[in-house]
Amino acid sequence: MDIKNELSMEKAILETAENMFLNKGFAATSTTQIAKEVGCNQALVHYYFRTKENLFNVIFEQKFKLFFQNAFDAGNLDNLKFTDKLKYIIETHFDILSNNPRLPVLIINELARQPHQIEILRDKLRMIPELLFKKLNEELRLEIEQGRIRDVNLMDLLISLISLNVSLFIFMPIIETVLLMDETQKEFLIKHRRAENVEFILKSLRP
Amino acid sequence: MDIKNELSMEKAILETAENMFLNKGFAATSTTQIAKEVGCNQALVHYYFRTKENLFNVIFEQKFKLFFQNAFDAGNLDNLKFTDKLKYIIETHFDILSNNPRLPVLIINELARQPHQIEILRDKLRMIPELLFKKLNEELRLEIEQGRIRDVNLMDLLISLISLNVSLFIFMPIIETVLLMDETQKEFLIKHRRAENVEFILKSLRP
DNA sequence: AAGTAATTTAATAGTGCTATTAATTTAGTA
DNA sequence: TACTAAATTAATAGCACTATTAAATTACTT
Repeated sequence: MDIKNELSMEKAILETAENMFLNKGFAATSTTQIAKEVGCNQALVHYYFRTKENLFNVIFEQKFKLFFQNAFDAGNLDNLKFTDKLKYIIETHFDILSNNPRLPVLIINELARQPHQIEILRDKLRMIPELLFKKLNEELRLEIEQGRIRDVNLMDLLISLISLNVSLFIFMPIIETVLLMDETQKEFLIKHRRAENVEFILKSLRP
Repeated sequence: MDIKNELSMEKAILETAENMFLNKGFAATSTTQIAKEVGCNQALVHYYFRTKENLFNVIFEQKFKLFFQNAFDAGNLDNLKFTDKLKYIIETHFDILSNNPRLPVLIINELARQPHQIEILRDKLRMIPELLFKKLNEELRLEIEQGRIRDVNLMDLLISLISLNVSLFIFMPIIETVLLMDETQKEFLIKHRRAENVEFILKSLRP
């Protein structure tokens, strides 16, 4: 609490709430618990954020934006050849997930709880990937024409890419328990899968 | 309710509860809501299942067993060559998921809520896949030795397989909203990804 | 048809949660 | 130092939920 008091209460509440929402989801987290964890009065949570719903949305939107902005930022890769660019995208996407391992589950659950949020999200999402998508697709078609890559849809490629990357973090709690892994082994697996996903995808794309 | 009354109340409660737990998770589902949906008194839910926790566990264990028994039953495939066997496993696994599309999210959430359940699960799981794993691994090593498949771990192959299959159903609610898909398009995508996952994996395994 | 067990309901105790209000404390300013 | 705004707390209204109990109803058996 001393540590927390050095920061502003508002931020402390935000951070604690973020952790609790990520770990236990919206329904299983109460403002009472958040306050207890922070070490402040429960009314204070409502003083700053008015409602639990609102507190959640502040966190959700912020995390969500951060996540998608970074995860699908292809950067300045114009000088790279297609497979290297793809490798970069896979690895960057993987690393973002690695820094936000619980976020996918939160997103999945929140969108199940409030389906209309998906539509809001859709509009926000449209801009970012459409540009990347168009450009990547042209390059992919060219690679295919020139026989350097087998015939494949970009959409399918992206679904596979995201699937491979995201699943590891979704299933990590299960994997580490079932296989009785310690921290070192966990880190090793993550590092290993990062490379494996790249290899798996690139090998699959060979003509 | 008339329809429900023809069955036993107990089963009606079980089925309704199953749907609600699958759709909204444990915390966001109440025995009051279940009873309202079934059309019976709320106390009846507790009469048959004593506690909400217990009701959930009954459903969870039943679903879980059913799921894993089927999903990793390689059947009598001894006469098939490795890639055909693999194809069969991918497709069977996919089909089980297709019939239980919401189950993965339920499992992920439940295991986050009660981490010790993973350990219980681990012991139950051990038997089923270990046999399959050993056998498959031998065959895979043989294929690699004989140059028909590139060098790859069975564990990595299985993680990729499960990732590709499961993710589609986890993300389906998002995909269909973002891409504005109707029922027909949804079915098409599922059918398409079923084949695509097989192709993606098999192409990747080429030496 | 009477008696017994199983099923179902009504009522409610007890708990924890969200949100609000008014009072109190703290910090900042003139 | 006195005044004002911001931050924090205490108290509580009001609600929904879980679980239990006792009463009522239905089904079953002899």
